[in-house]
Amino acid sequence: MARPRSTQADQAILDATRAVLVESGWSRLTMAAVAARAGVAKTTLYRRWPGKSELVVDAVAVLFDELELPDRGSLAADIEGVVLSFAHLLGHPETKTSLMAVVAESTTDAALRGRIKAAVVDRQKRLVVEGRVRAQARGELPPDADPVRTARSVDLIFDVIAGAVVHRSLVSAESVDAAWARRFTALLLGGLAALEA
Amino acid sequence: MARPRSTQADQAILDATRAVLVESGWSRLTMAAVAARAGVAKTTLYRRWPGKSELVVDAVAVLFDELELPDRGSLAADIEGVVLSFAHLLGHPETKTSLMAVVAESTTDAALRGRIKAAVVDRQKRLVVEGRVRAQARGELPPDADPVRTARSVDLIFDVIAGAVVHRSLVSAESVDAAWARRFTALLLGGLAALEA
Amino acid sequence: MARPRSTQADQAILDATRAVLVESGWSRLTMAAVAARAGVAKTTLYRRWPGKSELVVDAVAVLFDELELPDRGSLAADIEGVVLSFAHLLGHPETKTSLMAVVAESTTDAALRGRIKAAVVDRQKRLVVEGRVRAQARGELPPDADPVRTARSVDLIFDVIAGAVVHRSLVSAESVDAAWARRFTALLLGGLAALEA
Amino acid sequence: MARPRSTQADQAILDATRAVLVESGWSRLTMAAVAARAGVAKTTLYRRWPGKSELVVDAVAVLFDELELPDRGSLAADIEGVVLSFAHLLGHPETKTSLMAVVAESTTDAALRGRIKAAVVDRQKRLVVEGRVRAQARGELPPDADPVRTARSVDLIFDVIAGAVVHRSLVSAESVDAAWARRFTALLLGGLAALEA
DNA sequence: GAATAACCGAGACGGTACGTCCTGTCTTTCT
DNA sequence: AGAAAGACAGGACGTACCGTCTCGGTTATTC
Repeated sequence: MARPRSTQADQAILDATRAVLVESGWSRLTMAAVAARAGVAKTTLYRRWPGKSELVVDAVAVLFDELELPDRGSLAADIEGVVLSFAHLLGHPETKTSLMAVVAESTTDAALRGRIKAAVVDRQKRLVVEGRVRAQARGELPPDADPVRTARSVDLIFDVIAGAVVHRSLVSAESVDAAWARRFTALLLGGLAALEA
Repeated sequence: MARPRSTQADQAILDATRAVLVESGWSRLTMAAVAARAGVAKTTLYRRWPGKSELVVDAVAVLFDELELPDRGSLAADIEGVVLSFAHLLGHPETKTSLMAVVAESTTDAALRGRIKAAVVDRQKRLVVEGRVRAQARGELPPDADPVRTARSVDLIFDVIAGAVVHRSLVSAESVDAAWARRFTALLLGGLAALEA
Repeated sequence: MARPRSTQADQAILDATRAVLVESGWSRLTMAAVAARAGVAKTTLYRRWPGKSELVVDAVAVLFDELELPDRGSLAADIEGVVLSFAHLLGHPETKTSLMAVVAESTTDAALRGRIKAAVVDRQKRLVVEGRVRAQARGELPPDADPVRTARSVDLIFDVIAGAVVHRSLVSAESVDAAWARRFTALLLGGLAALEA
Repeated sequence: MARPRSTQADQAILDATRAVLVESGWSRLTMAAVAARAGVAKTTLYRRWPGKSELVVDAVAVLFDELELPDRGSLAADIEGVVLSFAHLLGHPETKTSLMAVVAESTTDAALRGRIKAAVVDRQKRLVVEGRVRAQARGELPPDADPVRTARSVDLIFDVIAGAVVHRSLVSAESVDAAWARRFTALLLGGLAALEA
């Protein structure tokens, strides 16, 4: 019966959030600035998102969708490729700062934790699944046996890849270059073989 | 000639920082609260640390020193042990919140990045080195050949272990239990074997 | 052709306005609250009144109609009576708050000023006129000579009575009791005598 | 032991308040605007005054100090003079709007009521006292007998004068000119005579 | 054993962002 | 066409911290 929420506004806000993020970074990103940029009142922001963190999660989540897994001919090449893509994505200030900031906030906010899991983690596991299927088609990995076991593997591999890349580039503060990607891939492939045995 | 800074104050401040962290978490930790708790003026804090992040890095760094690597008889057992110890440490709210918060800050602050590397990362690599030495003594791993190669391995392994644990518990928001530790260790051991080959 | 405006709604809105005024006072009275209380949309309010002040003037004006001037036997008793009645009316929070609030608004809004004059001031001058006629009948005051002179007197007396009561109770913040009413009446009667001379 | 509050800031704030009041009027006066104008942080305002109303009372109170009672030779002339001076003061938008606005607020705020009484009402009663003393010196009024009686008279006369002027100019919305002042004075003088009898 | 400088506690200061609230307009749907 | 519902732009509110500063008072060195 009442006026429905403007979907235009939703999009404008998310776009504005990313724009402000690039220009000012997480810490200088203000709800007021986002609102102004989107040509929207602050009220409208708060009607849709509880706060800065939730807004940024949703705004940033789509950036991870640009990650793709083109067929590079072998599982090793595919892994190296995704590692470098991910590292490149984490090189952008708005991505790395936002990601870490919201993860930090999520340590004291279960709802935010859930939102991150849904918008980022679960969505990007597709990459692991895709690589796995392709490797099975090539015969590099045995076909799935137990679906539970498979899900566990996917989770484990996802955490190992994403965790190692994030940790090296953001915590250890070292660059993720081709050489590191090769060594990491060697380790992971060895591990996968052991896991399947 | 002049009066030296009180070392008592330093300790009181670090203790107060940890206390406030436990009670209020990172986001509700204020310099004023730390000062009040320590019975110290805000000026005194700022005379010693540039800001909240640096103070917290120093206050939290020592918590990681409680991580130890008792000899559990095999490399596999040692890895599982340290994974679970680390996960347990990350279970404490003040540890996980502070760690992620300072890492988040460090993405836009090189000095802070260096401080984290020195106070946390480099200090805890001792665990990897120790485990490696012990495994070599047991004959589970070949002795060091090239020191450069060894350093690279230590870094890689450290990032893989720490990264996977942090990612699973804080980003993926899943518990790091004995079963996961076992699967992860299997993967890592397989990888190590491949790496040495 | 078109649907006529509901007169029921008008009454419900004015009633709701008074109810909210009593409960919340002028400053916490919101158009939304009045609308909700009246079971009416905000649009409907704005279709009938330009804003909060005008609505409140209309809602409150009728309260002053309860002032009456029963014949107490002498001019002095009549004046004391109306002073105390008026003071009693100003004792109600919704009356005093609303009256002063709309007067305050009217200092920067000529239309509102006119509305107050019409709805409250001119309407209540009847009390002065009535008391005057009665006193003339009793022989306490000489009959009207010049109608212009009479009108001026009525205006003057109205401002003196209303002004003194409002000022004492709302600005000086002292109670208007029987003793004060007696002293004020003595002063006014003396003044009236001088005026007629 | 700590840094004392800046008296410069106090003065700058009160000056800024009056300036903003003249330019924008009560309703468009914001704390932020006052702060900016005074070159002061909003915090500093709130450290000294609980809110807009209290600040404005203090800022406006001094304006009433410009009212004076030069000896015009007779009690009648003195009263006419002060009536016209007061009316002139109430002609300034910032004075009338502010006065009425804070009085309106004070109807639901006892602390504010007290502040107005102290800063405006009690301070300006000096005018009545002064006029009375002078009239007694001239022999127009009998000397004080009972101090309680005198205080009551002063209060009553103050409310009658101030009330009538305020009511005529702000509620009845008619101009207070020389002719009205003359008629009002005649009434008041007659009343005073009756009061003393 | 004074002199003297840097220390200390307290807390006021200029700023900035927050999230809430209310206003008056507008859109949508129902009657 | 009028009304209920409520989303919208705009803008002020009062609060909370930040990091700097100004105080008066207190040590330890140095002369």
